Amino acid sequence: MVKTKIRKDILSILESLNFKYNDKFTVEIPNVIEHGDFSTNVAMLNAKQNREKPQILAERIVESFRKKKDYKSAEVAGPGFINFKMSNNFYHKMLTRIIKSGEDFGRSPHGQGKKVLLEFVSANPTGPLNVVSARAAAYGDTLFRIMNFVGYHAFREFYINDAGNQVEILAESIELRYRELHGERIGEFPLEAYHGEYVKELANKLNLVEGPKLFHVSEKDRLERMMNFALDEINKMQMDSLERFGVQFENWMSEKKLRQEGILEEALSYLAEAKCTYESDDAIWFYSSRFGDEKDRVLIKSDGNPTYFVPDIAYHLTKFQRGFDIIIDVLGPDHHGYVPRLKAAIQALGYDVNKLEIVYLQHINLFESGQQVKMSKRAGNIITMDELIDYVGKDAARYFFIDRKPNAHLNFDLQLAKKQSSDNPVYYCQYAHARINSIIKKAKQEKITLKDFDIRSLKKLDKEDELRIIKHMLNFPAILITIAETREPHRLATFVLELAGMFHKYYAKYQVVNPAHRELSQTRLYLITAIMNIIATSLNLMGISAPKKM
RNA sequence: GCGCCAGUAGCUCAGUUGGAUAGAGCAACGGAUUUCUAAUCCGUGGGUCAGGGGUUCAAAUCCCUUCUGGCGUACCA
Repeated sequence: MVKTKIRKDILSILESLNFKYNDKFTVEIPNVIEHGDFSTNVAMLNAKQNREKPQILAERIVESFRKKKDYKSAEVAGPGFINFKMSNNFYHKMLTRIIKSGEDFGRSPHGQGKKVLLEFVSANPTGPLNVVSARAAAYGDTLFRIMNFVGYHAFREFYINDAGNQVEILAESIELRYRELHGERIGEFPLEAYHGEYVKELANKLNLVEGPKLFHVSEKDRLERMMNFALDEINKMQMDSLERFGVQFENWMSEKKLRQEGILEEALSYLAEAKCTYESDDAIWFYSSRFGDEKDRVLIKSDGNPTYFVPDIAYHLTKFQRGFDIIIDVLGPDHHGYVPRLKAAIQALGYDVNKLEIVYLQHINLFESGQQVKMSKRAGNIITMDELIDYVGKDAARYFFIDRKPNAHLNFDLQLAKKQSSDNPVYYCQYAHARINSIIKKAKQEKITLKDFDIRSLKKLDKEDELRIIKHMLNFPAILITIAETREPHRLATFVLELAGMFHKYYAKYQVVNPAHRELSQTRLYLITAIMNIIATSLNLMGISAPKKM
């Protein structure tokens, strides 16, 4: 926000001085306070083409800046940096903008309404959601919220793999449990079948509806009935878990439906038309190696069935047909081997592969008291998303999943997430919000409000601590844009934690409400109201509640 | 073997896409409550940014290479 202003000012000065320049220079916030509020390397990058030393060039630019009103100072430093300090008045002016925007501060049209498809979670419909899905849910949903906040038009989609091998195994697993219920001895439960308790519960539930009726229909009908029942129930179960986590989807895309609507055939025929398929060893292959994949891939197996790859191509075909500008797939790390062939298929279909972006979320390790919680599907001790929410709460879970950048492994400390103290960053942020509310309440009791506030009083906000907080808040809009562009919502967690920290320190050092100094009280109230709004907005964007009382 | 991701303080992680002297929190130690919420604050110590080379005014950041860890490399999904 401020950076763009400074940038504009620099450009207009370069024009008026008749300098040759390119606009590749940057405006930065130096990490040493002595270097001012902002700095630019413009003189260093453009010295050569003006045949001047960077310092000289910088000096000329600085002269023009000294006449400008929003700047307290402009100085040449080191090898040719220009360091700026903005005037207090300027910061006060910006603060009034934050207050005026309220919880809309940071909202922007930056994304220009570009249509974005965010596909995430897309867990197999064969059991309850686990913690990996929880990470994907928190990540995808937060990115969704932020992208929409900065002007994109984003959609959330969940792809249900409700066809193929695994759902057949699911049906068979149900059947075994169903038989068991009716007193049959099923012997050892097959290794590849689904072992979880939920399978028994589903069989039980089905039995309540159908009783022994299913023994009297054909095996095909029975399995189909069981499959549909299980898919329905599990889908509902997953939806409920996501709902509890504050995550909804605009669309649930079913693989079965894609198959019924003939999209698989459509995709295959396009590939054939493009002469990108061939037959060999009784199978039909895709020339993916022509598009950068390391080898060709089978589309139709020699037994006549499509590989899992085909519905995936078909699904992505629909993504492109629906006209999205940006298509984001959020995947687990075990999928990166298959992305080259998917991208190959998109190219073969004649679409712009650059519109497809893959975000890989790395694995999660759960820790309890310093010990890693071992999970294995075989042993059936997978921690589900519901258990996690029950254990640490929605807010903490979401925060911890968002807190780390997507392509890094995540160590989740269960004990810390549960802890209600300053060690726990979630509470630290929420507490700052609650504290401010409490101060506002106190102020009201003392008849101090912002109703009759005169912004000329803002000149009383002259403490370095106060100006630093305003500076930090002014970064907020740019950070949201960076998040949307880099697809890295963890930056918001870092930002809000810092802001909360600044507030807690401020609180300890200065008294906000003091009836003896009405004007000063109002002024500080004004400042912390801005802080509160931004914390609230940040927490909302992360799907975390912003309590008024704790 | 090949490919992808990661390696920053004892631990968990940031680092504004190449900027000036690399930052937080936790853990350790010492302090603060007649005060708007102590779920808070103040202070102290802690680094060969995995190693080496290169690119340039400038590298934790970009390129090459070695090492370590995770994952992938099916006519499975």
